[in-house]
Amino acid sequence: MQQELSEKQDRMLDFISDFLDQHDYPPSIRQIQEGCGISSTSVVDYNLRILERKGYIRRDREVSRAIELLHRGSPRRSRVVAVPIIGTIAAGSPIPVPDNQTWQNLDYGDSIEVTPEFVGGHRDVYGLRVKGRSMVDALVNDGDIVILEATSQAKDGDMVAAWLKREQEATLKKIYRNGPQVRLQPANEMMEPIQTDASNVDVQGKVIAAVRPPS
Amino acid sequence: MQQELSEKQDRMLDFISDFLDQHDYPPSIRQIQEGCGISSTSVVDYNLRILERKGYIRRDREVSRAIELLHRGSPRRSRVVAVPIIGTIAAGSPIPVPDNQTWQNLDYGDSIEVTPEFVGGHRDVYGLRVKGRSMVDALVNDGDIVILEATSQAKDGDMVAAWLKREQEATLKKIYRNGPQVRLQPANEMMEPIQTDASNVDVQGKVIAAVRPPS
DNA sequence: TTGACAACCGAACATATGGACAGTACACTG
DNA sequence: CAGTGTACTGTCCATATGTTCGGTTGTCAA
Repeated sequence: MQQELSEKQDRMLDFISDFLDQHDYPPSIRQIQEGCGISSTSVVDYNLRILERKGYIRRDREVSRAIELLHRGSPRRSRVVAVPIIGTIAAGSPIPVPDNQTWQNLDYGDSIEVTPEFVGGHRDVYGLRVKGRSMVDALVNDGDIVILEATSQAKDGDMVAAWLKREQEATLKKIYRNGPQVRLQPANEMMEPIQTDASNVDVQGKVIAAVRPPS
Repeated sequence: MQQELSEKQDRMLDFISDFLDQHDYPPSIRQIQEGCGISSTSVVDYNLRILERKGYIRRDREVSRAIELLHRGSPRRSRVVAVPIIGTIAAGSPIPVPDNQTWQNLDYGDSIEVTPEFVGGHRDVYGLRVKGRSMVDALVNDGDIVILEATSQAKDGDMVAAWLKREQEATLKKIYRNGPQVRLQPANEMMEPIQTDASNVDVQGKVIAAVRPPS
């Protein structure tokens, strides 16, 4: 199959793509006609058939505006979830904890969009900016964003964001329970694990992903 | 504004949302009618007006299927980029390197969708599954996915995927250059840094993000 | 030159689709 | 009880929109 597209077909594809960005529904044939400076709807239909044959779009016949953009290179549209970035995690300051209030306002704040695969089925997912390098290592560094699932249920070995009440300290560590004791194991094994009692530890969330914003 | 929605309105919102997932265009009024078991199109119109008044949707009058879903909690639609997962990174096996061939076939393989913020302006972004735990630590563990930008240009301190030719070893480390020498610094400082000459190191990519698929 | 063919034009056609209208049912109020 | 408002029903209509069809233009090869 020749991948070649005429200039007109390319323009149509671009127009549909742009239209889909601006509205949330596909354009009608006549809108494509106008938008691409084409003289007749039948020409639009003609080229749309070609685009369909070549696998660039899918059309539901008999249905208005039923043009679906297929691969189009690699970017395409699908559902995304806006994960609110509700604050900063730093060694000296408490970890912001999301509450009902937070989920209300998430439209206005900072957020990072991820695909549903990231959050799985989980509800309460939020992001934190990492401040300073005292706390974590490897992929998590100053300026990175970690994505957490808000839960106090963590399995042994999970990486969690924990707040140490007595020490007034936030940290990202792997958690292991020893009866009434909790061991917080740094990924960086040069640092000593923290042994403390369960009542001193508030697990604020489980780490799902870490993102280094492109520089 | 009262946020209350009748059961029917809630069902309609759900239906529109689901429809938008399955197709790439909004449903017609009659499809909403059928899908929600409503007896008349005018009832759909009636409730659609209410939903519009309450700010849940936007409609372009006189235009077919011109229903736009507004906030709807947090999920909404936007552009995503499919990052192909082109293989596995493990201590003993070479790091798969993307070539032109790879970018061609990326539709068929495994992929993970991320938002454009992830990849920045960069072109050659790909994912690798992490196999084994010998290589990396902290957020990167067996089963995780790292997202890389394909480049051999790395700044000091960048975390890179490197292939050590002599050792036949793949590794994720921070890179520092010392004239002709290269130091590969594990995030896990208990492990010794690797000192080797630049000619022995193939930098395959720079780490942008790490994802722990939800369990 | 002729025929085949892709691309295009303009108009007419068929129907998919949104919206209006005249009623009905029911709950609530004075 | 009359009066009011919300939610709904079924039907009809105007138009938004996809599709078809006869004809034109330009290119290329036999």
